[in-house]
Amino acid sequence: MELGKAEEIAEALRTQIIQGELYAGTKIASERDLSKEFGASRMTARRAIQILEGEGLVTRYPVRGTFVANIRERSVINQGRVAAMELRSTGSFLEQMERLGRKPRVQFLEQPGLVAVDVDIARQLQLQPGTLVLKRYRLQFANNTPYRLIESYYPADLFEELLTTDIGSRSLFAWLQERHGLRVVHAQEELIARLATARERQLLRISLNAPVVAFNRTVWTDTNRPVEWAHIIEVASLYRFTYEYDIPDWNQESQLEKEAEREQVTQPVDTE
Amino acid sequence: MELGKAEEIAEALRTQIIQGELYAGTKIASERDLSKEFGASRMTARRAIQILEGEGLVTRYPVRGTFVANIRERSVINQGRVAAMELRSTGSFLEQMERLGRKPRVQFLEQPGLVAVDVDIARQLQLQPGTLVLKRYRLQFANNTPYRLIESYYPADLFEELLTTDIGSRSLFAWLQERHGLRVVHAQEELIARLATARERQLLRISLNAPVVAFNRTVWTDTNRPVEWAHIIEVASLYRFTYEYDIPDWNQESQLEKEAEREQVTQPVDTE
DNA sequence: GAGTGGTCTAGACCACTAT
DNA sequence: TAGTGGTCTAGACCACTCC
Repeated sequence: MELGKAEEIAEALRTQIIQGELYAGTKIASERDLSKEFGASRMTARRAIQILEGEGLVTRYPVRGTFVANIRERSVINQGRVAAMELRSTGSFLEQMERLGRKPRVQFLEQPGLVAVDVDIARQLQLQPGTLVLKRYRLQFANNTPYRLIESYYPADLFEELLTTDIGSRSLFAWLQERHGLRVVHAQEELIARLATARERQLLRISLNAPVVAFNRTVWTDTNRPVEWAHIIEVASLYRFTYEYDIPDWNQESQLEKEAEREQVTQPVDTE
Repeated sequence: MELGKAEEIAEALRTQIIQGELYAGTKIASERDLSKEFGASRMTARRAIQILEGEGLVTRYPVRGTFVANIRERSVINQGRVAAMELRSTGSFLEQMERLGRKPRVQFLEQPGLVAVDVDIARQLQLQPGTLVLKRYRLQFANNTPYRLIESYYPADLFEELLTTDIGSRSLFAWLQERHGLRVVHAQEELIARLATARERQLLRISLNAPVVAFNRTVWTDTNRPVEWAHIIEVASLYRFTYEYDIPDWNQESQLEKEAEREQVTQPVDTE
């Protein structure tokens, strides 16, 4: 363990939270108690909690204490269909970077190989838990600066032979169509902004206070079969997302800005 | 000034950066030098720099120092058209929250009124700098928790009479169509994830390490005139963006995943 | 050797609230 | 009054790089 004391405390709490021992709404130990328990100074215990806060796992309230956050309670923005977002840019990472005059590079963090899926990913790919899938775990750079961390999974029955076959520079999905006649037609994505975890900070070479944008993506074929599940971490400070869209007829949808905002007019919080 | 010493140091540097006295790439004073200059401890100077880092204004490198970031250099993700994103959810903030069983509330931080636009917003709205615009500055809550901070501007020649007219619960844009025959049809948005500024933290009641999602939005009418420019700040931990989309034909675009990734396979950074 | 950011310590005072 | 998080101090040692 070479992650430092704050990270150690954070990891202990993180494990409890993820495993459900500390469930949503639970009050966790105070900074002073944690510092005693782990033999650290209060500032270090404090940093540990701040790390978890940045990851969205806990919420702190002065006077009241620190509480485990309810991750499922995040509001879901935009349930609609959009034309293309992360996937489009994913596909053109090379081109995008070259267009910007930056040298892209990819580093595999693990040799691509078959692994047994855990429960979560199995559900996303509609497989039985334990089924073999092809896992790719890689880091993309531009001008030797880490940009994105990508962990992706593909059903082994379709993609297994990629371990022994070189498809050259062809697209994985183009290959899928040629080899198996399956065309990739649909994707769903989830986007969350948070601070990076220790591992992500290490790999992306960013510091404690650097936010990341985390994507979860599932890709389907025309036969309605999920063929990719990916978890993508991008360094937030390196990205700006821009997009445009046409607006449906507001006379029908008519809800925009109708928020009964004349309700109150109050002075701003006094700041100076 | 009641913002604390770290914030004071951060503000001094922030001003220099925004005004261009410290331009992109410049190395700023070290933590130790700043602490001397401002009569603070090193930890306080350090926190000041961390604040700026989280906002994306500077980048820190161990050994080398801290440098002013090039904001314009963020990669632009997805230049394409999408169907609806923030605007759709904006429009239904009330409904969305009610659907989730939360009580929405809106607080105006300023009385809506006419102001002279600065250069930036003038450009967005295609107006002469100094032209009058209607400004609305408000904070949206759900269950008394601050969710979003919205600062929006509208050309005064179209919207001025809203100051003396009550449009009830109707949409601003529905009113625009009825009153002026202008239909809102198009929008462009920019999305950035970063840590909150001191003011945003105060208003949104979040702490130092809490990331936000910042949107800039411009809305156009069918006559191709910009009628709204808005700056929206959302508490990142309260949001999850989900969307789906159909994928264009990869045989034609064929760049997806073609990233020549077999280039290298390296061991991950050793972590334990 | 000097200077950088990264981490940590062992205190301190504050505003606030629940008891 | 006791306990919470928020802020601050004045040190310390570390790994690392540049000179």
